[in-house]
Amino acid sequence: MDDQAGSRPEDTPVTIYQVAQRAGVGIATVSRALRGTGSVGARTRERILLAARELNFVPSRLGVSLAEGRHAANGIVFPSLTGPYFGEVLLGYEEAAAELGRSVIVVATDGLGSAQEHIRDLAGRVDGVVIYGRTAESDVVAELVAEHKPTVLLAPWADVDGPDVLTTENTRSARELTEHLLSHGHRRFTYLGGPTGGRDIDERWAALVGTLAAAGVPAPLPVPLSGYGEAELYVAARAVLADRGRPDAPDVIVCSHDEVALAVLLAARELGLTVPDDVAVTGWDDVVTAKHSWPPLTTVRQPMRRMGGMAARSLDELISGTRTTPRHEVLSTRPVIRESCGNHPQSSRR
Amino acid sequence: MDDQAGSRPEDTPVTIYQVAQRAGVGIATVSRALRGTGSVGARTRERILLAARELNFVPSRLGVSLAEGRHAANGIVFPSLTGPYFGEVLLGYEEAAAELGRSVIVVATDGLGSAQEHIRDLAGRVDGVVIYGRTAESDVVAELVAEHKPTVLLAPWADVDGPDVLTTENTRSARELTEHLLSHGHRRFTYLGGPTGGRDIDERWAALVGTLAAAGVPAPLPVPLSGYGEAELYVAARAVLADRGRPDAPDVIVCSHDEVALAVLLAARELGLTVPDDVAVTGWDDVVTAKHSWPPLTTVRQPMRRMGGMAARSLDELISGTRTTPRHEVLSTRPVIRESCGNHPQSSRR
DNA sequence: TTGTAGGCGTTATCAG
DNA sequence: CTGATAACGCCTACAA
Repeated sequence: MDDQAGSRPEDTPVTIYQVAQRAGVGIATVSRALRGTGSVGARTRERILLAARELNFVPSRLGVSLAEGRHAANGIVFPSLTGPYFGEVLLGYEEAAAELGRSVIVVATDGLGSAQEHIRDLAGRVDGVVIYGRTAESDVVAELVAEHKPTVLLAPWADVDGPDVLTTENTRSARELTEHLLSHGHRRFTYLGGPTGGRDIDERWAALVGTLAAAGVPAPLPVPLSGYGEAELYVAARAVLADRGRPDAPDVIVCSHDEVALAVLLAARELGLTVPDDVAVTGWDDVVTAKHSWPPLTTVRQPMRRMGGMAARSLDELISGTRTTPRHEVLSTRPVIRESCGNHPQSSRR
Repeated sequence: MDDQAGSRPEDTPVTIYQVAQRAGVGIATVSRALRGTGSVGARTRERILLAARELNFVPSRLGVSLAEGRHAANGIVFPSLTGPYFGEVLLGYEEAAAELGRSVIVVATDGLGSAQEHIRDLAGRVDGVVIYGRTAESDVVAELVAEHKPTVLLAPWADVDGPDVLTTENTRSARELTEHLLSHGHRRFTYLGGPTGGRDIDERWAALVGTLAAAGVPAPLPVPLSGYGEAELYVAARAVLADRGRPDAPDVIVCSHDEVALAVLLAARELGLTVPDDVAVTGWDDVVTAKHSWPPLTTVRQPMRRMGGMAARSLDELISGTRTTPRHEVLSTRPVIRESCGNHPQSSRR
């Protein structure tokens, strides 16, 4: 039922030569007929199409790519794939890439011993690469630039000139968030998850510090994390929540990411603390869980999906040569006020 | 600083020929020296290594693949990438694939017009494919089998013979979950999200029906979903929660997935209903959010990450020829009792 | 130990 | 309109 007349016991993939032979023409004509380039006689075309169908011919991607000199594939590099964050970005990327007719190769440098090597390998398989954060070392990025491999950085800055850079806004939203927290009457701030977790996080930290200083409020207490694993988060969360009796115990714990904040929420529950009455908590990202947590988490929304899509389109411009000058774009973010930051009278927002 | 002596203004990628010429040898020797196959004189080798380094030579993947007859890449097909579920599976897959020295190409058939076409294209780029659920039509799977492309199905069954099949256990866990719900005294069951949402979901439905029948409890009320979008879930959740006054209003809403259950939890909160006192709720999957929701969600844990890893390893066996007979594996699952299913006296589990 | 030459599967150029 | 044929970049018998 698959091959109509005369099963083809051969096992090797059908090549253009077999089609050509069967149709009684040269391979060039087959190529032209099949891809619609150049003109082919009507009768000839039909013979070829028929032969191709009968043989179930599928052009080898390797051959095509080699001849065309392009892969028709995009790469993307993440530090990890855990949590909902990266999935969203990847989704947006995938979607846009598919639209543009390109496949997506994913690398998560996570547990990889030789992350940089993997990135180099990736570069050899694709027409362009998107790199999240600081997953690729500067040398590697420099190499990519040197060999004119289109590159987009999803990070707040680049130490190499050449790649596109896509960032999300930190300072302004952090200030707005801080002001909101001040309006709740909070005065003793703890920042859990930084500084020194990277440029993004430090920008938020700086904005927090600045806004508090401007308001004449004591400086926040920085509490860097030892890691982002579940265990580390748990320990850190318990730690910041300890000693509630002390007079300098924080009113509010501002967290570098939602996942940190969620860990704090969980720990608070275990310790019998009420959020936001005993202590307020905020996150950053607005991952799906933020809406479902108890209490619902006040955070800052990042347009992750959109970011992935933009990255794909940016990269496409670079690859197709539509644009040759690097671009630096900042995506806006905005605070999402829910319940973990303090009590809002009769708030009825979703 | 990049190229030490004599910058190379050429723009085209360095080929093995250039290295050979520079080292004053033939390309075959370069190939042997660089990949460590066959023996090469010590001095010669050094000259070659030097030349390669100076030229910054990186073998073209296309060339290598074409010559070797393999891609060193694996594919994976998901219906979507939204939510935490697929991300976890992908993570496990990625990890294992990287370990095995293979790249991963991802396809999400989601918004794709020509999903099957994309899957075919994918197949041409990789040595083997993993397919989640029913994303690939039977014909396409049959094609893959026909052309001997190693294939692993992440689904409860296959209508085509040949591929490996990796499943997770449904019936037993569904029965255990149901029995637990019965032990809470629940008698009026609603099943939200099925049946007819696919084999997995229907298996759970069947187990629910069977267990209730065996206990002499009225049959559950099936409430299929019109879709998995946020909007559809919201509407459905409100609907099942309406009419709390009616005598046949459900004691417990058993949901096909966590995401459905979480929507119900949200809706209940909006309606001022208390879970589990007014109505109990359960999910399936144990996504990360389940632990953070309010109340924490009783569900069934699926080993998503492990599933991805197993798929990668299974596929590798098929590709490498270590194993030639198809394999059918069922991963076990287990209920995770938290608080949304009913009140547990002094339960202090995490 | 080393080099030559054929092959992998297409595309595209250039004469017929 | 069509058919040889030269790339494309590498690997690997085979010969020297």
